[in-house]
Amino acid sequence: MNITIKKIAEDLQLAVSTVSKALRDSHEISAATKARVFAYAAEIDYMPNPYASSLKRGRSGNIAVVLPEVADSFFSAAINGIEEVAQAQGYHVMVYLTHENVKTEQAIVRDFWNGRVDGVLISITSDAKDYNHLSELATRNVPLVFFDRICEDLNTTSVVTNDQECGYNAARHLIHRGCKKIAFLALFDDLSIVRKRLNGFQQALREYNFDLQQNPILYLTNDERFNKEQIRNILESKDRPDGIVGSVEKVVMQTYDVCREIRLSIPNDIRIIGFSHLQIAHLLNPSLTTITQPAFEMGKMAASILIKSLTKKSSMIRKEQIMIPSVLIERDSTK
Amino acid sequence: MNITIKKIAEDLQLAVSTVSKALRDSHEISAATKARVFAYAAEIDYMPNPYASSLKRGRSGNIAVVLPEVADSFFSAAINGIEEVAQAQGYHVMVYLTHENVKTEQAIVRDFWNGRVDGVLISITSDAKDYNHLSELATRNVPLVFFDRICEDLNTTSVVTNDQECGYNAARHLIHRGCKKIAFLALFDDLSIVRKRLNGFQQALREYNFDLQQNPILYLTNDERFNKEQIRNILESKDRPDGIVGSVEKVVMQTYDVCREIRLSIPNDIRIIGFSHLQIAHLLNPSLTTITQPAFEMGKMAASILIKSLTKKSSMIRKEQIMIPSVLIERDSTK
DNA sequence: ATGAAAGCGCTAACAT
DNA sequence: ATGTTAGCGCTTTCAT
Repeated sequence: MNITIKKIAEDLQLAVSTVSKALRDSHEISAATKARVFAYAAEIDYMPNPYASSLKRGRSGNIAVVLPEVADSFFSAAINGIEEVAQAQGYHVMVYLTHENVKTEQAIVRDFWNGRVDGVLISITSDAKDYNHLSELATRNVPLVFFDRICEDLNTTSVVTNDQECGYNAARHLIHRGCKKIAFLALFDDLSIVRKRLNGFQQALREYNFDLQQNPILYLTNDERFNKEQIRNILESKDRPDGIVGSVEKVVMQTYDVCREIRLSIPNDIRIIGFSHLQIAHLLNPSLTTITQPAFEMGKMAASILIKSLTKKSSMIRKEQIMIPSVLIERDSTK
Repeated sequence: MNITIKKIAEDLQLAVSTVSKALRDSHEISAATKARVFAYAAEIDYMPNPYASSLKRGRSGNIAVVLPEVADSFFSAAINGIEEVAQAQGYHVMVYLTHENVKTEQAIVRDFWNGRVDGVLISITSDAKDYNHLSELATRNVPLVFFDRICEDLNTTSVVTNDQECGYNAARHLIHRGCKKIAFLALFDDLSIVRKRLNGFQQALREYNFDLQQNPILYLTNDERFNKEQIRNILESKDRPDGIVGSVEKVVMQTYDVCREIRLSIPNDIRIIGFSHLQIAHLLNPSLTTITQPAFEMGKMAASILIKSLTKKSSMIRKEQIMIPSVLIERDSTK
């Protein structure tokens, strides 16, 4: 026979409800009985069946983390922060990767509509027009917290960094270093996070009287070959830029690769600054000037907010943006 | 009223069992009825309650991945592979981090004793003496597959790379490059994976008539400060080594840091080769010679084996080691 | 302080 | 081909 509450009840000559309450340390149960139950449960290695409990109580103790990818130091660090908070609070973390595919994201999120997880943390794939898979979560009482790649149209909390300001700072940093023509490497054309970084970038250009038309924006994708071709084209053009702002880690690394291939010297021929969480940015050749995002903290914050909402009766989360600032760290790539 | 099978049954004037069977596409149900059920279920966005199903069927559709950390390119890539297979097969991935803490690992794994997950993939924290938390899984019919950091005493499948051979190749590579004194940077003293790499390393030393006593082994930990101090001590000693084999990624990065701090030139003063899965090893300064592990493939393989076993009646897995070879990629750090 | 009983939503053995 | 029924293991009223 399986080790269930029922077995404990029989062996101890108690009712199942008594055992159940004792195990949850209910005040209705006498200290003596609790002690007997705990001792016996430990002795026979009783472990509650999580599915029976979830079914009955209507909550699973699981939270979902939906990410575009995991081969990015930002997302790895975010998982780390999320897992730390979850583990401390007794929650379980289910990880899903969308690989920047909206259809995949929709299928994954749809699966949360029916209580498979108590809440969802997401960094969206792309600001598609159709957020139904996400907005439906609220309808079904599954709270949602965005982090980093957020969707501003939904009424929930987002944990972000100061993207616009950092885009501004990145451009200004390059301008101060003497750059006359700066390219912005975007990822897709519809991520709010990238748009904000771009806005800040362009704001700085305007302030310094740069002609926006002369400072190209490259819309890159998830396809490394395509991206490198685009980057190469622009870097081999006659009037190539002398500065680059990379809006996400992977496009920065791709730029480094292209510079090697076509023998452009960083920072002599071209200066590069990138949004990244890479711990070894200082070990690159040349060391990379970064906008270093508080990935771990953002993960922790997002998970804390989500889990806090789960312990309340009404788990709905108010619309709010929590901002944790990034820091610009100057290194040799913009010297 | 919630959207359940019961509601569908009532609305369609059918029995719940008929609906249940129809939804699972049972051959017992007529095509016409199936069509009605499917159509109506889609119309009202019916989603099965996973907990009711899990409770009844005794399986959850979840697999656990237990890792020492996620800020390591090997483990990130492994998660990627695992998630890909899981998603394709309709399984859900729960991620747990032990942070190299055995107690944490035990607590996490104990929680799997009662069916929270259908199977477990693990890269163990440390070869502690006590494997009870793991061996008990088999007793309780929760299959387990090790990958990378395995435990050889248990009767199950492990997915590994050719660690011993790579340790050998790493040492030989340095010897061929002219190194006379080579230090091995171990992680802990009880990881089979590290022991094997060390064995291969020492085998090469013996073959080339090196005195093992003269080629130090550093047992490093999870504590970055401690590690750097150890590395620094040895690199500042009178008869410092002229070659380093780093057994895991983080100790290699720590060695790079120390070399900068004390202004040792790589590869002129010291050559470095490391086990790693870092995608940007070629962008480091200097580019890092690596034993590049097939992390993604190992994750995929481990997940495939686990999930395959879950679809059989007897889910026990036979003792076996699957070996996927790593490749040594020469770069400037050993030039 | 303890017990009896209903039921969460689904599945599957067993009718019909 | 469809229906009836008995649980899976737990929580939670509602007695006692």
